[in-house]
Amino acid sequence: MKQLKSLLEESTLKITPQRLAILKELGKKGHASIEEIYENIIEFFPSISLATIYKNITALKDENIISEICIHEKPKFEITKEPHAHFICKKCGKVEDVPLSDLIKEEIEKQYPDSKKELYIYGICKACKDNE
Amino acid sequence: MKQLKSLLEESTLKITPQRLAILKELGKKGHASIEEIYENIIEFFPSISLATIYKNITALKDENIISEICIHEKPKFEITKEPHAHFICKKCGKVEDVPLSDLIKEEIEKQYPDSKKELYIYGICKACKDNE
DNA sequence: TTCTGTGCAAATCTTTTGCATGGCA
DNA sequence: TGCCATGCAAAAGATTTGCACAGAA
Repeated sequence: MKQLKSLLEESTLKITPQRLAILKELGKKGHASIEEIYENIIEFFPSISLATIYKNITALKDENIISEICIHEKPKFEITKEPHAHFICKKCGKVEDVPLSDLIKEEIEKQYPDSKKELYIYGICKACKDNE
Repeated sequence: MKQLKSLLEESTLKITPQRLAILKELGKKGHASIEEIYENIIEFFPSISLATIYKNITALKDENIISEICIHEKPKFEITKEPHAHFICKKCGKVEDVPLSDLIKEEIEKQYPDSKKELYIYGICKACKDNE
């Protein structure tokens, strides 16, 4: 919680309860869509507006405090951290962070030097595979 | 053009000028969003409706004739082909197909066996880098 | 006190749906 | 001819904007 506050302190954005609530939600869930953020926050913060969530998501992205990740359904957001890959289950939509092997990192760095990369691996997660 | 027709023939979908136009557009552009498809088609097919594009994109996806690819802006679509990665320029939005090295394929197969994967590499393309 | 952030309501944009008509097989 | 596909208009959903007020620094 204290770290979340410092994310804002290091930016040009002011610290507000709404922003802390959004960051807290993302910290807890790992990845969440606008809708998920809103629905979870409104329970303990009933006066918050959807427009505020949208505005702040944009502001936090611009400051690189959060990142947008890309799944086939809704865009989701996460607190910006070390580059890593995402595994996204095509059935249940669950998102997991994937530690990339050094091999892959090198290989891709070789093909696309000097540029940031993001990797997404779409598949069926264990839980969904077992249910088939 | 003849191949596009056969894509439909092999499916349960009927052959219509609208569907052929959509496939032709995707074949020509490689990747295009709903909006791009609509704007390009309407020039030589003024009576086509946006709703028809939406309905057909859904139908073509369901038949696996086209695939949705995932970029941070709008979803784009392409004619389904061999598994490959996409390089997406974060500045200009250009999408390029990336032939994955066997090394990477093996590596990822090892980590996530028996599941389909899609890889996206976000970076800055050469043209944009030169303009910096 | 100043200026940014919030919340409401309205506007805008995107996507979906229902239905009558048209057109492929 | 029988159905599926189309196109229109309306509905539904998602996102953005303007503005007055509230609250952080």
